[in-house]
Amino acid sequence: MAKKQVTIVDIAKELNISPSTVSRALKNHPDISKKTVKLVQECAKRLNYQPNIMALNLRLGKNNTIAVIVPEIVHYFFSSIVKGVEEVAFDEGFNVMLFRSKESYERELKITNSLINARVAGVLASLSKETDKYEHFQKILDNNIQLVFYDRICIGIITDRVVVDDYAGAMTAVEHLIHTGCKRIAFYCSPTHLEISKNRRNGYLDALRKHKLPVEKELMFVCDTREQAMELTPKVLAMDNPPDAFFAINDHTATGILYAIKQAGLRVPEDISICGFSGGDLALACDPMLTTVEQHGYEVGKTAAKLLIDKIKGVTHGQFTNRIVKTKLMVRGTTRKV
Amino acid sequence: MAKKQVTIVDIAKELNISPSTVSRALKNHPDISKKTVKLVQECAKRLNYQPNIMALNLRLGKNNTIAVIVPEIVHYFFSSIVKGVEEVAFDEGFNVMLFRSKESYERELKITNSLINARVAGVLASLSKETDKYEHFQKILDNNIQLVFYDRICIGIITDRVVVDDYAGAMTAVEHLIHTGCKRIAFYCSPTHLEISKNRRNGYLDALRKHKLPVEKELMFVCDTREQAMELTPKVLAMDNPPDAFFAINDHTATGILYAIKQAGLRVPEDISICGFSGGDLALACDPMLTTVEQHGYEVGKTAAKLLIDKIKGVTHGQFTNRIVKTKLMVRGTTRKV
DNA sequence: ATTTGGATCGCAAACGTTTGCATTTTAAAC
DNA sequence: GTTTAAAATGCAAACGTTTGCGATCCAAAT
Repeated sequence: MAKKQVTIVDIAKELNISPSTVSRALKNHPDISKKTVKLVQECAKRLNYQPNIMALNLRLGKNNTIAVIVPEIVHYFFSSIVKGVEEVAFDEGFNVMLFRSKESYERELKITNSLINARVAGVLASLSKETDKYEHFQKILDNNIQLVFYDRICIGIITDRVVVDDYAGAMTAVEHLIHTGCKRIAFYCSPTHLEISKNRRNGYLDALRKHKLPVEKELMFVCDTREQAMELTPKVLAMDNPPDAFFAINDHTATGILYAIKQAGLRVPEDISICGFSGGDLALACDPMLTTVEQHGYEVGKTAAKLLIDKIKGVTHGQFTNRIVKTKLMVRGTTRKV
Repeated sequence: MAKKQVTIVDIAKELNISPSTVSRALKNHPDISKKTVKLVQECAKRLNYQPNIMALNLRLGKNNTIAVIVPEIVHYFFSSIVKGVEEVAFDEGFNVMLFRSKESYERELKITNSLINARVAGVLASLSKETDKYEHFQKILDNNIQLVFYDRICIGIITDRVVVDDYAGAMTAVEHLIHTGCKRIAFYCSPTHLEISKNRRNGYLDALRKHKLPVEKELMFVCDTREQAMELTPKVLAMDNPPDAFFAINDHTATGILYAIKQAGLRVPEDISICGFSGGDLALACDPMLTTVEQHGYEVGKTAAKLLIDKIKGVTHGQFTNRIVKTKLMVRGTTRKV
């Protein structure tokens, strides 16, 4: 039933030559005469020879697969990143394995362990929200596996990183709100132990300071899902001195805000402006369409993969590179014209 | 620099026993005395031994990775599927490799070739839109690699399949429109050579027939993106006898329709109803929220992966199984109350 | 006729496992 | 003290490659 894979020695027998000659002929080694090369390659084609990658990997001690660990798969930003990774990996002849940490430290631990004994060539990682210990990533490095962090980077480990320009993105967004006349800008944000949260928060704060607006603690909230936003926003609107704009840490949250504002009978953007962060189709489905900071996950994925593959190939960029991919403010209907 | 991986023979030397004993001790073979087992396992832990999967795979002629080919990565339905696949694969100890066909036959060909020489244990595939030849998939089967199709299945190849209940989903959706008073229901659809397109179309047609509504060719359009819908819909609304409802083959298209209808100054759902297909966050961001047929991609992915892994493990389900995962109509704001 | 010296090719080891079989050790039975 | 069976271990081949080195061959140069 199970037809055996045809191997190099099958070809050798067929042609009455040695396996070494076949091996060399297959890769056009100069030692082999054009005649045998031709013979071997024809025979290989005829028998439908496919090199056994496992044997090859074992022999060479190499591996052509890279792993990407992603907190969530069904997520515009992260799936864009994976797309970018797959794209360059494919072109470079690498296979990509996908793992989902589910925002869980435990799971992340299991994944990294399985990666090191799968002997992958490299791994691209973004921390889970839970993660606050980093030995498992150090262990990856210790096992001579290349590692680069993207987005949710790990400052404890020295290795390459690629991040999105959260600070500048947030700053630009808030400045846009200010330029279009907003004075009291609320900020909905994730827990601040995450780097990205911290950076966006700083962008928000610095934009306010730069334009001499007061920063008010009561306008900053921990709120990063649509559901939370739908619950929180009515209360915020009922404040004595409610905000005239909302800046949300992601688009899902922004859609929740938008919904709540409409429910309250207020107009967007005439009464209140909204700006999101993240990008994706969601923003276009809103009415009015959502002004948001586009993150270019695809670019993040591509540059991270390039960095990793370069390291695997031994191309050195200096010991420790840190790439930042720019964000872009997409001005649409939830903010006023200037 | 590069500290060598510790192997089974390292342990053997350390303990002055043979590699075979170490190998057996590590897996608690009954032939080995509890004393040596304990010794070996302690030593393994101490030296941080990690089995070399490549060597193991080569020896056993097996492989614990499965591949999933997906037409697009940044896509709610497909990423949900991938999530499901990763979930069960992880639990079963399999790694998943991800490939994106980009809806291109050429790319699909390259992918399948690289898969067969990577000797993966199995592959999950959904056809690209371009694909109309199937030898490359037959080739996978010929190389003793397990194969199961999901969603965009291939009827030319006999193997397991898991699909979404397109026919029933479409039928239910259209019946819902009819029950809420719609008489002239337009259908926006992908090119009909795709199975899913064909099935949804049949569901649409049969619902009309069942309720004695005329089927009118001029109400059926090839249109499956937001952009196309934004361009086409105004023309459709300008017809002599315009439709009072739209059924779209996916939610992106539905959002385009919604946009165009609002632009035309008509009300949804009072004047015109809309129903989409696909699910995801998009539907909730719309105003009003989009009534749509939820596809449960996560379930599709899970059952497909289970099927595949069972086949890999040699569990036989009968020769050729065909799973259908049910859809669910999510009634929201773009259709009227009954 | 002998020596060179490329040009071709084959031998065998190596990568890290697993496993059938042979071998040694142990301990019990005589 | 010998035999015997069972328990514990080791030998070596195998999985499919690659590659350093040595072997062979043939033509040209001496």
